[in-house]
Amino acid sequence: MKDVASAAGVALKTVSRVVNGEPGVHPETAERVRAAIDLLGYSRNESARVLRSGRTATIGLVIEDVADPFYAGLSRAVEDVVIEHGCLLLSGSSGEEPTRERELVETFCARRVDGIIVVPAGDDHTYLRAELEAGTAVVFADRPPGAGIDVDTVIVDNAGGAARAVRHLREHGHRRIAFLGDDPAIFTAAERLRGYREALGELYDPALVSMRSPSPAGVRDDLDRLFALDDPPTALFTGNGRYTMTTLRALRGRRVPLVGFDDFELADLMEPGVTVVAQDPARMGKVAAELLFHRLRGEGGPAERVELPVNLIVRGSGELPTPR
Amino acid sequence: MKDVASAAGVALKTVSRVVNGEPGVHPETAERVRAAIDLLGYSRNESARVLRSGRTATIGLVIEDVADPFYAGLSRAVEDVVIEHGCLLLSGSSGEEPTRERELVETFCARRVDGIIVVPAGDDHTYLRAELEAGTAVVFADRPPGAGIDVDTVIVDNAGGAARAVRHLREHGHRRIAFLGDDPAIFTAAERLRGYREALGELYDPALVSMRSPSPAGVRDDLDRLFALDDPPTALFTGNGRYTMTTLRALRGRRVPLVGFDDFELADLMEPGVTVVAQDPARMGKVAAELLFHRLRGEGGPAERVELPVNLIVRGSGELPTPR
DNA sequence: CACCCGTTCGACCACGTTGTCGCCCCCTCC
DNA sequence: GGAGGGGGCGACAACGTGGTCGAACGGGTG
Repeated sequence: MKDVASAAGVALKTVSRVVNGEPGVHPETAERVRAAIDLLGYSRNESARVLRSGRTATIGLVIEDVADPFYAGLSRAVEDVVIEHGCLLLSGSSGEEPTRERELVETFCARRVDGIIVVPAGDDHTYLRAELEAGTAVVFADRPPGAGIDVDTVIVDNAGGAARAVRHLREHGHRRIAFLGDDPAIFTAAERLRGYREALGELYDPALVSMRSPSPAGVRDDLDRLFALDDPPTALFTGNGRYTMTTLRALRGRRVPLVGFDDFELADLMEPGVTVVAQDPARMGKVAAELLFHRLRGEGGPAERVELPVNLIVRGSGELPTPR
Repeated sequence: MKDVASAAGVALKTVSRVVNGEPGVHPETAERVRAAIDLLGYSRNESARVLRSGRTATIGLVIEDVADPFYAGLSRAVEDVVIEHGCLLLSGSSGEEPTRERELVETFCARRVDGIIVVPAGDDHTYLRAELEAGTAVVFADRPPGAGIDVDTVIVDNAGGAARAVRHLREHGHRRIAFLGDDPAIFTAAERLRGYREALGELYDPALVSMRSPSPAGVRDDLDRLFALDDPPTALFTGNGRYTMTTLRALRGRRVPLVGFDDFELADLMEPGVTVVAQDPARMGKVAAELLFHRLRGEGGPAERVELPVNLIVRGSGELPTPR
């Protein structure tokens, strides 16, 4: 900028005014400055601007894994809203590790991002307190913050969705419905278990529940155990998209009635089509980002908790006749 | 930092030394400074650090769409390498629009990122020249830069992969093989067309080629046209993952021999399993990021062009008996 | 002619950090 | 005891912006 100023024969501040479109510059002078800018290929140093103004025009996003289609969809929606507001997005994957989540959030804060959207991996977020007091806007997505932290949160109706899936299977005559899901330490898994249990009522049997991270071998073992029971399940409810796919792979060939939580690409092309309780990751990302910018505008009072609906999509796998 | 200094009763510079782990500070003093840091919840302002040092420890990534599994995988791999080097990742989706690509790159440059990885949407990258001269490291991934720009590039063997797919189908007796692919304005699409054509030799028939963006309706129309020919194709080669899925959907039910470019989740669970020429997006991301950091360390001479191999995965769809 | 007002522009400082340089003190060695 | 050296620390400048304030100038008004 200094070079531009001397090239145009004006003061530093005048260049600054032209660059920022501030009034009070003679059109002719402004033109000369713009010519110098083009000539020198000058582009404003945003770091200095940030240092001076305090606003970074940057949003941080912490998710579990960009490579997971669910988070990729969420990510894209967040990105669109962020760009629309003239900001950029710093993103990082926690890999479901609380330590990594915290490191990412703290690194983002050190860079003075204006706001952060977090899909939390851990359940202790007291480390955020200082940042919140410092004025950083924070929105939690997919899972709520741990105790003692009160910020805007966007989740889906996990329990309701699971209950919907179970009711659908019950309506098709099933009374023995197994649940294969993630570790209940994860909020969404626990909520889905709750919905499953409530919808089953007196039919609930802990022997039909299997919760752990979805490794192919683990799921295979679980299915073997379930089908070896004296009173085996006649239908399966899988707790998330990854679980559904792993289960389908482990079932290879066997046509077992199944409803999955989360929609996924090609669910319609499977044979039979996979009936799912779908959530909309893009919608979640959009809502979370908009909530964040709402806060950044300084609007709104107490922390909001938005619960998005889920949607049962019937495709065939949940309506198969009971085996045997 | 000023507050920390006065709280600890030392000079600003001493705090800076402690924060950066520089030598020449008495352990006792350092301890007092660390105590003050904890007490005040101080965290270094990275913007000021950047302004002073010039290094942002930030890498920019421009892809086509994070929500596309291919780019999501690439993204994650880039992210891992970037974090490993103590940097953060700014990412943006171009949506296959050259203007957007350029805007993103220029915004990244204004923020003085240390390096950029670009999956280009356009074919004119002369706008990069100034940045390259200014010392910003740039690596192109998936597609090479346009004329006149010479930077490190990571691509896959598109033509070879397409040829491999065609040869596989020819080995199964096909002589009429249709190609459904993206607009040949896209480098990868053009290369795959080239490989397809070369592997077909005298069997090549332009009537069997259909290239445009993969809308469900468009693909359906194309298939109708192809199968209505006097001498219709007996097998299909689809030019990318999205195209393969759209085609499978349009074919619903019909068992047509098919090989697709790009692997995708659940390809193995389709009926029949989908034979594909697979590339490894994570590998591409990793290689591109490592190439970038290699440059940032100031190593290496002329621009490198890395071509990654592809891999035929036989699953059944490419080996179906010829219809009729 | 004196005065005022608005437009246009520049000098200067602050933002929070790091690099440079120099000071002070203590220890060692002759 | 004085010289020399090194460890520990601080003062100051500088990075590239944006905000504040005031100067210079031209033109209109009483």
